[in-house]
Parts: sequence; C-alpha cells; structure tokens
Amino acid sequence: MVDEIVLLLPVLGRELGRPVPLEMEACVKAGAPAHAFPSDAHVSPGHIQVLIALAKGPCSVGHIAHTLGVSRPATTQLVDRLVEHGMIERRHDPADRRVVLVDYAPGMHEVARRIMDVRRRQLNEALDRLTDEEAGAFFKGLKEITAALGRVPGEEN
Amino acid sequence: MVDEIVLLLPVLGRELGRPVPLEMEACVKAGAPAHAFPSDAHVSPGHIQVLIALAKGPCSVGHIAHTLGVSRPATTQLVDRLVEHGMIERRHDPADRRVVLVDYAPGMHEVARRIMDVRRRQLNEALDRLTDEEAGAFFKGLKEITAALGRVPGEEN
DNA sequence: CTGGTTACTTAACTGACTTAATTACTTGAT
DNA sequence: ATCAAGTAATTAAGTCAGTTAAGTAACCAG
Repeated sequence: MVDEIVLLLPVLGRELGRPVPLEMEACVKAGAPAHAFPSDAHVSPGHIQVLIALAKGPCSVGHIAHTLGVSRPATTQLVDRLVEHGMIERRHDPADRRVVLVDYAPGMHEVARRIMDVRRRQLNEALDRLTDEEAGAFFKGLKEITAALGRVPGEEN
Repeated sequence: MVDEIVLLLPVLGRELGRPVPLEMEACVKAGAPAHAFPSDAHVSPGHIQVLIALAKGPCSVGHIAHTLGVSRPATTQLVDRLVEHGMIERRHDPADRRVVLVDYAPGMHEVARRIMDVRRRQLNEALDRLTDEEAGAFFKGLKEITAALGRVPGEEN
C-alpha cells in the first residue's frame, strides 16, 4: 500500500495544482464586478487558500505565508493578484505600520464564500463516499503526512 | 473540517513537490556510479514515481505518462534525466518499434529500491501513527479525492 | 539619532509542467 | 506495392508558481 500512496500523492499534488477556471464564473454570478475577472483569469489553489485563511478575519502577509507554507514573496504575489481582481484589500496595521493587513474588500465576503464553495463541493463529492469514521481517519492521516513531509527525513528534531 | 482539508491539501502538494536531495546520497551509498550524480543533482517526486512504476517491469513512455497523470513530453523529460544519471535505459520494443520501453539499467534495480525506500520511510513514519483501519481509510479517501479532482466539478460524466 | 532587526516588496531566476509541431513507425485500403 | 491516416515519442517554445537575494520602510534599544 505504501508504494501506491507514494505513487498517488504526487498525482494528487499535480491535479490539485491545476487552475480551476470554473470558480471565476461563480464570482461573476455572485455579483463580483465582471470586469475584474478578464476572460482568462484563473484562480489557483493558492488564491483560494488565501481567501480561506482570511475567513477568520484580517491577516498579515507573513501569517498567511506561514499558513500556506510558502515564502513571503510568493504570498505577496498571491495577494497582488487578488487585489487586482478586487477581491481583497491591503491596509496598514495602525498598531505597527510595517505589517500589511489583508482583508476582504467591502462586499466581497460573500463572493469569497462562494468561490470557496466551488472547491468545497468538489471535495465533499469525494468525502461523501466515505463514512464519518473514514473521513476522520483521512483527515488525521493527511495531517500526519503533511507534518512528516515538512521535515527532512534524516533530521530528528 | 472540509475547510481545513481544502486549506491543507495544497500545502501537502507543495511540500510534496520539493526535491529530496537526500535520496541522491542513498544512490551513492547503494553503489551507484558516483559521477552520475553531480553535487547538485536532485530527485523530484516525478522521478521517484517513474522508478516505482518500473518496479513491475519495463514500461512504455505513454504508459508511464498515464500512470503519473502528466503529458508524454513531461514524461520524456523525466526519463531523460534518469537516463543521464544512469538509473534507467531506453530500448525499442521489438514488437512495435515506435514504442520506447523504459527499464532499470543493469544493476540499478537495487539502487532504485533504495531510493524508493527513502521516500517510503518518510511516509511510514506518518502512517505508523495511524491504526491499520485509519491507514486503510486514508488510502481510500486519497483515491476518492484524486479521482474527484481529476474531473471538472461541473461535468457529470 | 544611530545601528540593528523586522515586515513586506521587487527583481532575477529556476523547474516542472503545458501545447504545438516534428519524426519515426505501423496499419489498412486501394 | 504503395499511399493515407493514425499513433508513439520527441523537440521546441511558452507559462506559471515557486525560490533566493537585494531593497525599502518602520520599529526599537542604546
């Protein structure tokens, strides 16, 4: 089984990395300014992750980077794109003007929720084929493996 | 939970995509010709997938591409790199000279096994924290989700 | 107010994929 | 026999998400 998992995981990774053009439609349907989404705009998983991370409230760039497991510059790019599309806004933290707080643009909270729903639905479709226990076990395994891969295997700390 | 999974999956994908320089050492230790692995050679998950796919015997490029879920040109590149490193060999299928059969280079079967072991060990470390039932459920969920993401969510066929 | 640190951005580059076009071979119809 | 169509692999060119390194602005301790 281990071999099959090792074979399957990267496939999942690639499949996951493909942009999801459909979600853009959802934006427009949900009332987003249509001009903000030019015909070829595509939303990558990273962008969705940013939107999800923001659901709990405004967030600094550094914090988002940590949540996503990517570098700060990469996060800056993700935020750039979403700002271009009018989904989110940057503003300075009044308490510490170095940090840039990222938050939904006014009225975009609902739109963001719908974009997330598209991906959620896709996932639910798969999870529905699992029992509750299986889903729980899957989640647990997912966390363990993500954690295990975060470390270089030789290091023990 | 769904949200957390949507947030976690791309992290896993990225973590998974990072090259694993350690495995090169394993090659050399296992007796691979050291010169075949220059200091900066790194083995990507795709390369390991090819090695795993070959474990069942020689394979055409097209078949490997299908197994990995990538295009044939991408597979050609992966094979190129592994041939450069002397891990595998190309030869023509005598039955149909269009197809290129890929197989381990002589004596590299064992080396390949060790490279795979490095990644396997990493995964086992995580799976050991799960019961057998949980591991089974994880595997099942993994397959379901990979399948679900392979389709565009709107299409029903 | 000066030197050091932190948060973010910019710039330049890399690697892994994609599609489109090419080459080499097979197959089946005339 | 040979020609047209189709398939396997490759080459070529371009894209995109990530990286590191360097730059800018703001905080803070002496």
